[in-house]
Amino acid sequence: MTAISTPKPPRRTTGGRSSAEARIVRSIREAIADRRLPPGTKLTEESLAEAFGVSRERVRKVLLLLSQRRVVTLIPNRGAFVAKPTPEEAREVFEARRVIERAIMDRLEKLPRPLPPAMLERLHHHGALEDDAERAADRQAMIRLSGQFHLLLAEFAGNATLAGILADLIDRSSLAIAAYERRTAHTCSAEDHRRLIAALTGNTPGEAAALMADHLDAVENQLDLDPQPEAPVDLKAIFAMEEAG
Amino acid sequence: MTAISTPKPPRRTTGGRSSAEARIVRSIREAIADRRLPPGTKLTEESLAEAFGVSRERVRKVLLLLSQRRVVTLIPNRGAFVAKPTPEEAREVFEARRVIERAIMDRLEKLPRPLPPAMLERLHHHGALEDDAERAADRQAMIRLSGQFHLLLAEFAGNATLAGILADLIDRSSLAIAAYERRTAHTCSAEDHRRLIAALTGNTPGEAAALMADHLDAVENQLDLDPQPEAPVDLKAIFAMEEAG
DNA sequence: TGGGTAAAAATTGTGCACAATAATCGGGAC
DNA sequence: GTCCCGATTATTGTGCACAATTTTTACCCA
Repeated sequence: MTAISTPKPPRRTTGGRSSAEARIVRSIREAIADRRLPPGTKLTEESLAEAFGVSRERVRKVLLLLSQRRVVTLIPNRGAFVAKPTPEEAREVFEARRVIERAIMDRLEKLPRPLPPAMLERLHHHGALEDDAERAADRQAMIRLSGQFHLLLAEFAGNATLAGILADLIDRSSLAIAAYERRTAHTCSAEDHRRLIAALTGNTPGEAAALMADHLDAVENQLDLDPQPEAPVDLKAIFAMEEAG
Repeated sequence: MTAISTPKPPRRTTGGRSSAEARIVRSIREAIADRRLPPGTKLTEESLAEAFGVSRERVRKVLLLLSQRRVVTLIPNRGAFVAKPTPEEAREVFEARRVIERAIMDRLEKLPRPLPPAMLERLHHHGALEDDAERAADRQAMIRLSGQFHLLLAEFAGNATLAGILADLIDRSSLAIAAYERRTAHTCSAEDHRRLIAALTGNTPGEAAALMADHLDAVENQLDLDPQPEAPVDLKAIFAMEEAG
């Protein structure tokens, strides 16, 4: 008899994952968030295995996990690549973020004032870190801190499920930004975050939520999500004038 | 040199997954959604491998994927179990659904009226199916159709990312319902869905969104999410009166 | 020189065997 | 009879070898 049975319910231990894979997943996610791994980068199993000092099987598992988060694209028999969201997907991701972060801000604004000291302390500490990074013009740190700021707010909102969903969306935002960021100078989000912190610590209903909406719009508007050329360009046409000239 | 390089960008083919695993994942998800697999059920690799006629490796991969969707719990060296959300997680899932489906309803209400015929047709067709299932008292079909209804609306809203997130949340809702549903008779959601369809096809701003909010509240309120006993009961105390009697 | 084909190399995919761990069974002591 | 402990069985985890596929290289011919 091979039927699926239920001999005993699982004891609810830590839902934790073994540390080895988790470490690698985190490491790659951070590298992607920091844009050290740009979209389209080939992730060869063997290379990763050596880089992390683990077996190839381990790496395969990690890549499968990352592909579920849409942060890595798995192409059968071709391998794993850092995902490059389409413009449409990028728009969807930002819309999803607006939806979820709007809800997070609503929850935060409903918290009794003043906010708990621990929360205030962490907010201001984070603000200080962002200021430091801005002064030092440490672009990498600023990117990393920017993502962490949004996750911090999600954590304060007290819904781990929403926070988890947002974490994935933030990673994908990073990829979208890396793929479609305009070359032009872009307003740094540190200022937006400062205003958000001020609005949250104060008590002006609706302001924080509005600021967050504007902030996300601003980030998305810094991208060039117009229909890419993508289609093979007609080289002949492009160089025709040179020949003719 | 083992550095990670980018020899060629991946040609954007179908992001599709091989069919074998996808089929099994779908099959198990459906079984869970239909409550044929109740929370806590042990999913032995060997049994599943035989059931689906594939190798155990294939099954392991599938279980890993399902665990990422929080629909299966993987306990190291103990195996895979159909997930049983905690009451807190259940609440979080429903809150996340409220957030996302609220956004979906907002989008749907912004669509120009009348709605496209194809959309209307599918809505009414689905309504008919739910009616049939209700008349036939086919509980399994009703459960399945109920989930599909919400996914249908998500699809109409035109954001595949949000729809994908919602799909996962619906699966987890199913698990929450299976785990915490009250024994008492519960109002069937078919009526709620009928009203939703009516509100969507009509043009009464805000009504559909409000109905959806009420609907999700109603479903969650049918659950008993109070602090479970869970802690080992004191059997001695429980049976003391019998002994004394 | 350029294109096309075939061999070679590199990379991914998969089954298998065995190790590691946990669950079960059975026996002995009290 | 029951509790505890060791042996047996069952189940999961992992490395390895090889198959399948793709990519690169080499070569020939027009």
